[in-house]
Amino acid sequence: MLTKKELTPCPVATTVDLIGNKWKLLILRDLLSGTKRFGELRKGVDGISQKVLTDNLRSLEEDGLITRTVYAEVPPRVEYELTELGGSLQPIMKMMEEWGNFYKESMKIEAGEC
Amino acid sequence: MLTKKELTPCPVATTVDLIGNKWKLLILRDLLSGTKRFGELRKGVDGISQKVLTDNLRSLEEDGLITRTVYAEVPPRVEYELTELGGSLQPIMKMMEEWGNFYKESMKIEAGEC
DNA sequence: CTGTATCCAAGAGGATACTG
DNA sequence: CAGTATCCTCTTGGATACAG
Repeated sequence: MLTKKELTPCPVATTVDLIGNKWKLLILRDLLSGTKRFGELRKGVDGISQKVLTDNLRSLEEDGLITRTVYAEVPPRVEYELTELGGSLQPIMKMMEEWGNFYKESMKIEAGEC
Repeated sequence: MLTKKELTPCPVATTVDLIGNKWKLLILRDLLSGTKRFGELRKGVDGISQKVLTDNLRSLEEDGLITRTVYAEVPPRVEYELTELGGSLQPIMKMMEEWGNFYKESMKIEAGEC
């Protein structure tokens, strides 16, 4: 289980519990540009394995940050989308993107894109 | 080793590599209010063990986000302080604090303080 | 007080095979 | 295509003892 809704009083800790892990922010980042299929996310999130992607998607769904829609087709199609709550993380991710570039500049590393 | 400067091109991934872990953000949060001694951080960061705190402080220092100052006294005193780079994370942490409260409201949990 | 050094446990994450 | 099911590895983190 990846999700642990620790009832910590500290709001920063709450946020860290929800998205402070190696993969979730990268998944959410990809979903910012719109609905994505499982396979698209797998390609978009650098070196993530199938199992770990599945685990994290379930956890994000459980926490109310994304929705999962299964289409009864053959072959099956599953789409993931940010909820309103998940979308509200955009400003934070935008700042993290800016800060990441700022950090690289400070360290004399060339900036990049996703 | 906690630090792995993956030379990923994605700035969000860079940020996640540096602070997207269970403890670092909580340590940095405590340092926002000013210089702190080792023991103060240990009390301030909820359930962190001595070893893990030490490991994370070393990693943050290595990444240029905090400084470590040792005073040659008896008993020894060691103070940790944000660098300018570390301090530049404040807006992100502020937003994470706000978002954490927003999340709790959405989930009908009472807001809290650190 | 602020560590370092071990030893261990738990869990995240990777590889592979198989399924509706 | 989008998973599930195992098995295994490695890292993170906790406990304890000890040192400068």
